[in-house]
Amino acid sequence: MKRRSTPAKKAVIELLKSSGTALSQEMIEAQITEKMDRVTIYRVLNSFCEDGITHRILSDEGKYYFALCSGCEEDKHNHEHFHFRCLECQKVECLPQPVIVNLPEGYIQGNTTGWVTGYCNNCN
Amino acid sequence: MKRRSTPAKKAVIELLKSSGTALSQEMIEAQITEKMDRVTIYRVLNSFCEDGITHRILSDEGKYYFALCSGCEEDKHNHEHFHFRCLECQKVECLPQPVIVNLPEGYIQGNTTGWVTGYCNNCN
DNA sequence: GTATTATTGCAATATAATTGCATTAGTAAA
DNA sequence: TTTACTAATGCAATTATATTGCAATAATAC
Ligand SMILES: [Mn+2]
Ligand SMILES: [Mn+2]
Ligand SMILES: [Zn+2]
Ligand SMILES: [Zn+2]
Repeated sequence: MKRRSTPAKKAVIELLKSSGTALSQEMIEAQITEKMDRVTIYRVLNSFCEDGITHRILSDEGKYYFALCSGCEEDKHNHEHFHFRCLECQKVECLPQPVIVNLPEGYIQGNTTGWVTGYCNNCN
Repeated sequence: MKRRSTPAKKAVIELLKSSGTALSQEMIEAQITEKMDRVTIYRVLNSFCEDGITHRILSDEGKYYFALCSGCEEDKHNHEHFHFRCLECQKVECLPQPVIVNLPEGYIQGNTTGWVTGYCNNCN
């Protein structure tokens, strides 16, 4: 027995699915109806990341956002796309565009991350 | 009288110049000879950012790095380039390549940031 | 139903950075 | 040179996010 199905996990997954955006612990705590501790939210989210169900990105304001993986295969993940954060409604979302960069001669590339802030179509 | 010239400021600027890389408070504290408080380093660095002498970027490990501005004009700054962090020697540097991204229809673009980790030419 | 152990809640801790406040020390004016 | 003004500093305390320890709870296999 590895992972167990719990009300907390179901509620968090549902919220992520219905929002269609990336959410921080803070946002989840504010929006979720299921009663659960702050720490439980973090632990649930981190377990999802370990299981490859979500990915986690640190925003330029210093908070982690969690988004459902899409287009990731079991053992071949790809989260190297840009993330957008709306300065008005605070919405964070994964953008389809991959982050591509060219390193100087002799460098070996590991991971890449990219952020864009601005105003979404609703807040524009 | 606005800003004053102090030993702390001179020492930090010198270190940034001689290193040629972006440095965190922690790195500066470890390398600087001038005796100064941790908080002073943060305050000096933040004042440099306010004055447009340096720019500050939050890395994917959650620490701020400070780099001298180059190619910035008095009132026209541009720090939207990729930043590289070496997983071996911890060096962080500004890359010349600008971060370019296309937002969906109706979105307004604000700032962009980009990070790449990997191994530098020395650690490769 | 029972045993096993993953999950949870709550308090405590970790990590990075900022703030409050009294003291020190640049700088411009006298 | 001396004085007045206030920017800069040191140290302690605080803020902001996230993680860890541990006892209690509850999901799941048998
Ligand atoms: Mn994924
Ligand atoms: Mn600049
Ligand atoms: Zn918006
Ligand atoms: Zn290196």
